[in-house]
Amino acid sequence: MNIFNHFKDIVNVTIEELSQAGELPEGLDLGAVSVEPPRDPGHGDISTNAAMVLAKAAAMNPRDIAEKIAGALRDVADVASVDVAGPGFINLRLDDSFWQARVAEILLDGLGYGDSDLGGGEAVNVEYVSANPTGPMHVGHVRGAVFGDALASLLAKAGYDVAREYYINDAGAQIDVLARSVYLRYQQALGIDIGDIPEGFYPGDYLIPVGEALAKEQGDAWLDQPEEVWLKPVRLAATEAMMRMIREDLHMLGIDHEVFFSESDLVASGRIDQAIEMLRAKGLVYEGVLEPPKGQKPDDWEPRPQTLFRSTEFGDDVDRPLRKSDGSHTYFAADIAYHYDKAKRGFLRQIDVLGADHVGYVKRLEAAARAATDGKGQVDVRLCQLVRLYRNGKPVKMSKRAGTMVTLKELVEEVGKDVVRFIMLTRKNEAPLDFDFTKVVEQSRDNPVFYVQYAHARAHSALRKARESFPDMNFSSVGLAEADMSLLTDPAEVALIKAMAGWPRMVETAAEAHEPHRIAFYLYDLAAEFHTLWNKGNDDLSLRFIIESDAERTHARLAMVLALATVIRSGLEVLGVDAVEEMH
RNA sequence: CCGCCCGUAGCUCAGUUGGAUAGAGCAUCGGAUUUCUAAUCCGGAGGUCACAGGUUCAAAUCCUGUCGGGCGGACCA
Repeated sequence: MNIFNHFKDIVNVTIEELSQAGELPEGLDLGAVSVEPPRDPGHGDISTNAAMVLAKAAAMNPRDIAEKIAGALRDVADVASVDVAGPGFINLRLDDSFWQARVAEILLDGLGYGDSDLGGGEAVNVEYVSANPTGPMHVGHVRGAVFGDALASLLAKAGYDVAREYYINDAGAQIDVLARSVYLRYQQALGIDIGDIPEGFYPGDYLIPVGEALAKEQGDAWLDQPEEVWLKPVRLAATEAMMRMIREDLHMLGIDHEVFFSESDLVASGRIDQAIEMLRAKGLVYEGVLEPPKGQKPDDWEPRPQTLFRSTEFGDDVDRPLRKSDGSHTYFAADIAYHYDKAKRGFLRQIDVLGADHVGYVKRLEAAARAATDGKGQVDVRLCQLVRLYRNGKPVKMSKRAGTMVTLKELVEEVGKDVVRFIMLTRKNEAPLDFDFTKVVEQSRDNPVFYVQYAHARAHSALRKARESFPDMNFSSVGLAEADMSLLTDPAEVALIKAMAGWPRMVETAAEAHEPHRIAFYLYDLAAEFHTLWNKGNDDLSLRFIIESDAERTHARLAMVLALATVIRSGLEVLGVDAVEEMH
């Protein structure tokens, strides 16, 4: 249960009742009323701005309105006290019993705690990674991959019907380059000395086995044959091999897309032409010549007649070419067809995760999505900034040309999937992120992955110890849910429960904002709350979770501890990080 | 020249879609260890939210402009 939504309903009903009773004007617009946690917990548990946003329409002093609403709220179940503060905030404090009841709720919901019906089962398509199938995944791809995957999980938890999709750019000129590079390796596999890999080819060793496989399969059939003979089949084989490799790489990170959508399929099936015709029918396509870009003019610029899409009608800066001067379609035309296809498959909500170097592409994508769906659909393009790698605080030098890129595989093998995933989500996506190989495996408070994992492990450590001390006690979630939670009265205990009870709201706000990093920060804060409580037991033995002389209290506290572990695990699950029960 | 993103404590960053006295971590200073629970915790100090206007009950948040940094800017993908 999102307790803030719950109390928002109560506040709204209260206001309507006051209207009916003539205490407030009728027909007030409650749209701007928010019910949220106050910034300062000292103000209470729940705060609403209702009086302030209604003051103008009601033609009343906000404090007067607040007093009326507050008076009515005092009679509501679970409300311990109501205060009016500042310019007209209404602050609610809830009974401890309300918070204590959350513990059982969490235990009975299990990992489903925090599930929301915010999305109402609406279909959302999240497209992410979509790296060109020309080589292994490297660090540059990882952030977007993790971000997209976590966002997809987050939206699923928030009640959307999520599809995870990968767009394979297998139709462009770079695939021809890939095929020729593989052909070299094919020749090499048949014993021909190819010398150094020439400029303009992909030099990576990862193509050697692809060439070898082709040699085994085809023998010398393609040797000394013109490109027309082998290019097409080699392209296909090479792309398939690259995609197998990429899927394996992604799998190491816990990422498994449901749909792999091929650009060349789009081309072959004529759907690009169909998409262009669709736009033409709406009067959004014309033949024309673009102005040169303002400011610095490219050296090779010349006026050219092109088939153009009126993306400026949808807020883009200039109209965009759909066909090159030779008549073939542009990458953008394929992308329109792709997003059109997604819409036809029922996805009016689409999310594209791209690298920050694609900023210039965002407006035209949004334009395309709206044009293709008559404004009903929307695409949210999320850009991920660079990741800067460090080791011992020193930058790791990488160069694509020199072949010194750190691959996804190396990254995961060195620090582990969980570390990579968590750290990638410790910054909002559009901010650059530093990733220090040394720091991220450190076992200290500076390292958020460890800090959160440790809280979870500590919780399980307490449970293990408790089982030894009380062998007859039922420590299952159902058994613990029956504990007498009214024994959880210490302020630090109640504070921890409040933090846990904030999880459902966190899911909803993070999902609405499309910002999975908020989950990582929430988990860090929640872990801190738990460590604080844990440590209080050092100073004050009566606050320890396990009290040998008091089975009832122990049972209740362990219920809280398991609830904490459950919320952390639930959060880590959204991030795709495993919760460990023991540190080593 | 144009577009987008960023600018918050010495450093790295949050900031609940416009709320109250702007928060963490690191670093620094001072404390807690006879460890069933210190890989942790408590406290102090640290701020012109880049700058200037505007919008309103209320602005780090929204609008305009300026400065600084990053990214991008036709038949590449």
